[in-house]
Amino acid sequence: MTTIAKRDFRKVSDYLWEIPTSFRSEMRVPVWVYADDELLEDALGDASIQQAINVACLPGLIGKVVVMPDVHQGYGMPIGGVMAAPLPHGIISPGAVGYDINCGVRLLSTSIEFGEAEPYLSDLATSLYRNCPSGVGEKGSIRVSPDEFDQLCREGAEWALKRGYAQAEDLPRTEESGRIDGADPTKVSRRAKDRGRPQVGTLGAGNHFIEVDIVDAVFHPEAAETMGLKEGHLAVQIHCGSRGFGHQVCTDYVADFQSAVKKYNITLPDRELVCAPLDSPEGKDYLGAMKAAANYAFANRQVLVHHIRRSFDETLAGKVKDHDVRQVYDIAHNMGKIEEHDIDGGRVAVCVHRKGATRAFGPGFEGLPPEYRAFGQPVLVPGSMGTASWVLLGTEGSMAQSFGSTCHGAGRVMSRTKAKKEIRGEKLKSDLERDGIKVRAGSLAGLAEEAPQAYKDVDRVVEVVSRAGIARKVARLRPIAVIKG
DNA sequence: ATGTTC
Repeated sequence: MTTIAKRDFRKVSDYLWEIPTSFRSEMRVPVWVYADDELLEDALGDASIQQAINVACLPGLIGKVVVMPDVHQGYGMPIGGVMAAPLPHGIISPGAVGYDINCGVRLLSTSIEFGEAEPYLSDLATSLYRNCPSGVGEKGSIRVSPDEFDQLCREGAEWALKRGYAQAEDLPRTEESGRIDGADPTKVSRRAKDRGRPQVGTLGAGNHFIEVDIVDAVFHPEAAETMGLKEGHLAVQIHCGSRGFGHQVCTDYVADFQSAVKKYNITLPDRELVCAPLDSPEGKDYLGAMKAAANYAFANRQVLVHHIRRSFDETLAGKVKDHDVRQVYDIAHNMGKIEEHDIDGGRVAVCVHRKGATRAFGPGFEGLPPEYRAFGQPVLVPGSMGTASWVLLGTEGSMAQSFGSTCHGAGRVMSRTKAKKEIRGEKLKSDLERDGIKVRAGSLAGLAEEAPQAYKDVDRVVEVVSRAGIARKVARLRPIAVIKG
């Protein structure tokens, strides 16, 4: 295996670096890395660039492989990577979508000023922790029968609306309106369904969280106002995905695809990048199962919104002027999506794999609710625990450069194992509380894994995508309460 | 990320 160094890149700009196909004979498309000098050094500190080069060696891709500034190594493809496979014969790869299918972020706005809510924030944090079950393997309070579960897989957030866990206005402010067509629960294993059914409306563990924030700074007043984001007001973020359900779907298809690789004579640079042609029976089956898991994640985040609204009712009704919680937007950052893009001079239908990358469609995109259409798609970028988060917009630049994609978070610089060894959860918790952030966490070891020191600086990541033109700043959020497994 | 080495 070749070691990669800075000299192997062609510097395109201060924020974009290219590894041309001439770097390695097996490369079929170039790799584009969005980073400044420091973030490029970080990226070279683990296997993520090597993994992106492996991806660029896959058959059935088009254009380039894109790497975001928050990149870190993952299963086969780095987290913070984007690849596009042309229809009908290009490939689909479960590892290039990720184990947490449709992991994503939802942002809620309120008209509650920090000052008026301050006396009740401790109660609110405790109530959120109680109402939103968290932790590995944790089950939820919602009962779903097997038949109803198939319906949930087909309908996503629409299922949640029918069951009374949504307000109608929430749905259009969700990517794909919270329901992806073509989900096929018959392509999902019994085991995945058994794991997923009791977990609807749960938060999970790892880097998943619910966070109460203050809108700290506004950079695009008109867009922020339309989103209901006002400086000094509270907002709420949810970061979670498809729990054991999506994980099992990915596990099942990674195993299944081992034989597909042989059957279709695909040469792999890394076993973890198993894939199948999009138009093969295997590829179509995974697509149907992946969409079911995506709808599960939309439903899951929607039920969490319902639980969050209950907590606001319980702790703030009658105590603040208006305790309504409204949806700003919901994005997916682990997904394969069928889209059309301008690539190599033509309009091409592709399956865009975004793994730890966010769709960032620009102004005029018709899939956006009318009030957002002129601005572009809201992009939600959570920082690491205790640090800022960002609301951005997709741009014409992201459409032209990065298959309509941008970054998804801060990005790890320290492995979970190392963080657990080096950081004491108890001290971290008291540091956060001292800084005015309420912490409700099930596990101190889990807290340590998510310490800010284990992550890159999200402000720097956002600066790169903003200066490179693949996103535009709307607002910065600052945490005041964190709920974790 | 994950019934955290099914």
